[in-house]
Amino acid sequence: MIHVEESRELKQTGIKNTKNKAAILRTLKEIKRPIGANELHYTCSKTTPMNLATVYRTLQQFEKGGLLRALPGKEGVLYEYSGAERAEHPHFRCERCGELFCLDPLGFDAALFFSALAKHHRVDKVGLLLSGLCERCRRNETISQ
Amino acid sequence: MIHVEESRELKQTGIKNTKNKAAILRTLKEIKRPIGANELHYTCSKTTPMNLATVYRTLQQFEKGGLLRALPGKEGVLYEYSGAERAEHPHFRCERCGELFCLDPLGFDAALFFSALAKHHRVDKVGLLLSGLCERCRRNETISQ
DNA sequence: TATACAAATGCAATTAATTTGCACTTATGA
DNA sequence: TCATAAGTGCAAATTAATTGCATTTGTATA
Repeated sequence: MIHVEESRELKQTGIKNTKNKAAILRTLKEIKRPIGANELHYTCSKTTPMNLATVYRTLQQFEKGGLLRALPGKEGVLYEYSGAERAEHPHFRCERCGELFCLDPLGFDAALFFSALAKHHRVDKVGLLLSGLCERCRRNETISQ
Repeated sequence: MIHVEESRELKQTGIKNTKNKAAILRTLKEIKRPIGANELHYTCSKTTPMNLATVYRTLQQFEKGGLLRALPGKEGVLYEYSGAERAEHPHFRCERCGELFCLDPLGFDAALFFSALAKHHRVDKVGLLLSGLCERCRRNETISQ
């Protein structure tokens, strides 16, 4: 499998273009949700066998280069693609089924709100994780009662 | 050292009242910021020597009992007291000095805002971590330029 | 196209955080 | 006071993540 688009993106970021890195980047982009290092390794390796250490090293490099964001959570760190196309956005975790949803990016009003909240600190980044019952689990719960 | 107040709180929560647990609870309450398991163990053990495994087991129990909240972050999990007196609140992390600040609890307007953000999911909890440059580091940066 | 060199990789070993098994101790309620 | 369930210390086990090192690969340049 050839990853033309990913190769270009790597070069632009100043990261050496290798089969492994292109595969990791491609997987991160295809899977449209945050994913853990293990699952990422498992998924990539189906088409491009590689070592787990390589995955970790690449994730670090990608994060430094701004290609991905790391989201620490109770079940470990999840990674999501953050290239030009995908703006930073909040997430929603369902306490019932465990699924993690990406929400719409925050707007300017939110930025103002958070800046006020932080008083005299300067806010550069917003990490927002809502949790509760997702739409599907909510429906199931209503039915089963 | 006797922890009368903490003993009462433990009993109310249905947790067996022991010297170790009272000391852990007291430390969590005295330190007015989220703290890691290691630092907690170190601090508690000054007055009440105990095993690190005990600290971890107690933290789990406290969290289940609602006495504390666990905050996963890039540098590991931090724990903060969450008894009746202390409402859930957002935090601010300074990227420069690493300090973690507790911010004021969110109001009703924020609740509405987040509910709308989550579309049809039902929001029960809000995890909000702002980051940037804290007030002090901001001043230092201005001076040194 | 050949080549030199820095970066990437696999593999094994290491580190650090957290959990667990087990024997012994302690708190609590009858 | 006694019985018993829960708590504790200690050591070992687990797990996620990192690192050292020998080898391979990508890329810029001759």
